[in-house]
Amino acid sequence: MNGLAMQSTGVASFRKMTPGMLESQRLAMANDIVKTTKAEVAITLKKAAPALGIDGTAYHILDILIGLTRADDWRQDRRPLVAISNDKLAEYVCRSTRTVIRALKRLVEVGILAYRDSSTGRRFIYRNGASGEIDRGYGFDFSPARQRIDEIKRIGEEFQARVRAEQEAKRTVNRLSRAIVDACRTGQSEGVDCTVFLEELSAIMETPMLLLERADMVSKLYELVVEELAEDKTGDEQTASDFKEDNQMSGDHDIGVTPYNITTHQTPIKSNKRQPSNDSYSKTNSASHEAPKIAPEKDQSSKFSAKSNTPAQLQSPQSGQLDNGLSEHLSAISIGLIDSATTETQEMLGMRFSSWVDLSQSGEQLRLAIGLSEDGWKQAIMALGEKMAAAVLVVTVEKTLRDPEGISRPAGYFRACVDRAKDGKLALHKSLYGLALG
DNA sequence: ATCCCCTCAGTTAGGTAGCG
DNA sequence: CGCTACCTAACTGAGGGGAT
Repeated sequence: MNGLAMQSTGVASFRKMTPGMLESQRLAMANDIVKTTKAEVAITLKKAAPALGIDGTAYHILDILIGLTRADDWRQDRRPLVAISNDKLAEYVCRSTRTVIRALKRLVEVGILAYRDSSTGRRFIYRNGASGEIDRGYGFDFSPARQRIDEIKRIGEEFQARVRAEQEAKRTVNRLSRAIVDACRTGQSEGVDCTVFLEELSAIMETPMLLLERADMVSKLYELVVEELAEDKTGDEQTASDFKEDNQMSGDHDIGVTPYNITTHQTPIKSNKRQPSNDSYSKTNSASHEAPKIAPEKDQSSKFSAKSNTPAQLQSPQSGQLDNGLSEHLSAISIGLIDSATTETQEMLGMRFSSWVDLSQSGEQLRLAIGLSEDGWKQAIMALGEKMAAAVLVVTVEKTLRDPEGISRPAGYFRACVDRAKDGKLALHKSLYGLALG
C-alpha cells in the first residue's frame, strides 16, 4: 500500500487521479475553514446542482450524503465527513454499485466532495463518546463544498439567471418573428415591398447563433420594420389608419418598447428592500415559473411598504386589528402540523420540531440556510412575532429544499410572505397542509 | 395544433476480469 | 471491500414525418 501518497491526499492508491479530484483533495486540506452551516450548504448545493452538471443519480446521492452529515460536524473546528458503503447507496437509489461509484466520482470531480479513504477502502467513522466529535473518519469529506460555498452559490445564481434569460429570449424571438411576418404581410398588401425583411428574418433564424444574439437581432429587425412601415404611412396619409389598426390587431405594438431588459436581470437583491424599484424585479421575474406562488397581491403590499420605513410604524396605529389577524392565523397552526410538514428541514438540521422552542432556536440556522439577512429576520420578528416569523421561515426553507429551482431567491420569497402575513393574506396553514401531505 | 410513432445519436447502466 | 478498464445493453430526448 502506498502509505505516503495516501497520507498526503487521503486518496487510496487504487484510484486513478484526475485534476478535478486533486483540486477537491487540495480544498479538503485547506487551513482557513469557511464558516457556514449544514443548512446553507444543503440549499446552495441543491440549487447549483444543475449548473454543476449534477442530476439524476448523482443528485440523489448528494442528497443522501448531505442528509447523513451531522449539523455539528459543519462547525469550523470540525470536518463534515460521511461514511456509507457503495452497496448501501446503491440500495437507497435503486441503482447498481457501478453507477453509484460513477456518481460519487462525479461529485468529487466537480469539487463538492473529497475522498478520504481508509487503508482497506472501508468507510467508517469513530466518534468520541462524550463530545460526539469525530476521532477517526474515512469516507467522504464535504470540505470542498464548504470551502467553495460562495463560489457555488454564485454559480447557481448565474445559471438560473441564464436559463431565465434564454427562456425570455426564446419568447421574444417567437413573438417578434410572428410580428414581423404580420407587419410585412400588411405592408405587402399596401404595396410596400417587404421581401428584404422577410429574407433577413429567415436568414437570422437559420444562422446558428446564441439564443440571446438571435433575440437581439430579431428585435432590431422588428424595430426596423416598424420604422420603415411607419415612414411609409406618413408619406401616405390614406393608409395610415390601416396600419395602426393592424398593428394593434397583432397585439404587439408595445413590444418595441420592452425588447431587452433581460440583461439587467441580475438586479441585486438589496435594491429589493421595500423600494418601489422592487416592482421591476418582480415584473421581469413574473415571466418565469416561480412567480405565481407569491406574486398575486404584490401591488398593495409594495405600495404600503414603500411608504412606511419600519414595520413598527405599521403596527402602532392599528395594532389591535393586526394582532387579531395574526393570532387568528397562528391559531390555525400547531407545532405538530409544522413538525409533520417540514420533514426535509428537520432531516437537514438533524432535529425534530417537537415544540415552539425547538423551532425558535433553529431560527438562526434557518435564516442562514436561505441567506436571509439578520436585519430581514429581525424585521420579520417585529412584524409577525417570533412564532409566526419562525413558521413562515421554516415553510420557506422546506419549500426551497423540496424544489430548489422553484424558488430562485428564498430570502426574497420569505420577505414577500412576511408582507402578505402582515396584511393577513398569508394562508400559512394551507401551505403546511400541502407540505404535510406531499 | 396536437398526438403518436419511429429513428438515431448520445448517455447511462450493468457485467466481467483483475488489482491492491 | 472498493476500485478500474473495457464491453454490451438499455434508456432518453430531439427531430422527423403522418394522421387526426
